[in-house]
Amino acid sequence: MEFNKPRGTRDFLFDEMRHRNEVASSLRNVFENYGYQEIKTPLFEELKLFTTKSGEEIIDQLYNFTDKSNRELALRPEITAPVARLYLNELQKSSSKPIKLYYYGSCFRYERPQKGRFRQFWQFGCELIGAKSPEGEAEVIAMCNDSLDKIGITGADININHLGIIRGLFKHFNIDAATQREVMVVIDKGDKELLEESLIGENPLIDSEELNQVLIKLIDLVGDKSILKDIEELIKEYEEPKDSFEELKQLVETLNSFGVNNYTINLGVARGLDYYTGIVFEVYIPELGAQKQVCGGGTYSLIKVFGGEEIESTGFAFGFDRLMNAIEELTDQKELGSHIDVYIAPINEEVRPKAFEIAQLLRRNGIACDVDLNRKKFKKLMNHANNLKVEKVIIVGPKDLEENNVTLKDMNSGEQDIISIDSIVNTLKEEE
RNA sequence: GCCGGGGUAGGGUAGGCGGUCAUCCUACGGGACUGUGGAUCCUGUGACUCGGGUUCAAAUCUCGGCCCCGGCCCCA
Repeated sequence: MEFNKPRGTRDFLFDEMRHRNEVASSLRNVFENYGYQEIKTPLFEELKLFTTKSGEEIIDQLYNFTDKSNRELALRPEITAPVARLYLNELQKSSSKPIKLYYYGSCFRYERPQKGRFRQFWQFGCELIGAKSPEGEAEVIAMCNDSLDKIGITGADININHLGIIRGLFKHFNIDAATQREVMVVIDKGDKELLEESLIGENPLIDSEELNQVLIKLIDLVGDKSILKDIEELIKEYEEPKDSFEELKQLVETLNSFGVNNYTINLGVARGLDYYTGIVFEVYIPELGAQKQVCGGGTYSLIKVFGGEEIESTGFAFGFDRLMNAIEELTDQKELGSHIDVYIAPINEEVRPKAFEIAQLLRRNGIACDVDLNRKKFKKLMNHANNLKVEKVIIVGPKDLEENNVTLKDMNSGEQDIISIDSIVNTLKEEE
């Protein structure tokens, strides 16, 4: 009988896990450097947590099930909603604001797998709860930027938008909610021709010629902070978008103070969801093709959606697997050395107990080592050590042992020294 | 959900107009070689994705499932 892993899942072997752990650890360093603390939430939650956030339709893309007590549950498809729940359950009344937390864990979506998209995938993200925009937003974006830097990704595009600007325009022109959503969906696709077709083609979604023209010009404005004045010019006639525009302007100024300059202002970033209230941002890595988005986030009022007190939250999440793809695509992977420092090879049966003693001596002193567990012939042990790419081998043989010595062999140069057992630890540590 | 390309030992492959024992490389085990690895030689284990159909005969042709790869839709 043969077993296969479920569709859309992966096994990770030694080297890949080492790479992934290395990247995760870099991200942890950056996040903790910004004062964030790690949390963990359950892999499954009540189904309604996710349907409340995103609507009943997402059940199609959830792994949901009924447990033996008839509870409606679902594997988490993302971690923002669980974090909001955790905040309401545990932190709302007890923690002084702002709260900075981060998470790293896997999520599950029932979707068609393809490049950079799996049914089990990992998200590494953060939430800043209860900080005043735009400084909170600026710091979050700065941390995102530093994270990419730290893991060696250059050339990523950070795209920033403030949804309030377009929403303000909608309000000014009295556009109903359904139409707004339709237009946002088209905007989110980032297809300029499609947008023009939808707005000024045969059957315009919006019946205001004036708004259509403004929208098309706005979406076309993509660039650095110099485009702010063009945006201002376009919307100067209207009262409703002004506050949001001011916030965007302040964000840009604050980003400057945080030392972040390599971003793009792009009013085409929509992120669809109704609960986003302020800025939104996405990070793209063009080399990744169809699944180029590696990060998404923004400011939202999800907690209010869940029945908590109104509070400003800003967060983002990296698609961890896509980051790994990007690293593979954009950087030279450095060769991984052996996973152990030393291999201990006993020459015959009699000295094997001594080899175990030496192994434990090294391990207790923080030196990672392996020792023969298979009673193999000495020659095979050397072969094995070579396959492990280990740099040093300690040869334990009766002749040396008479003087309480062992032979330390350097596998790269082939040189070997006879050293006393008492000096092994120090000798190995010096050579680190 | 839709479109295209695929699936042969652990990994990588040849074969593919149906017809000897299914090829080679690598990895793995043992040996040549009883205190010294990477080389060489010998040797062993190990595969046609699954199911139905056509046929005297299917890895090969055909239909369907499963899975993988790329794209569309979607993407909280």
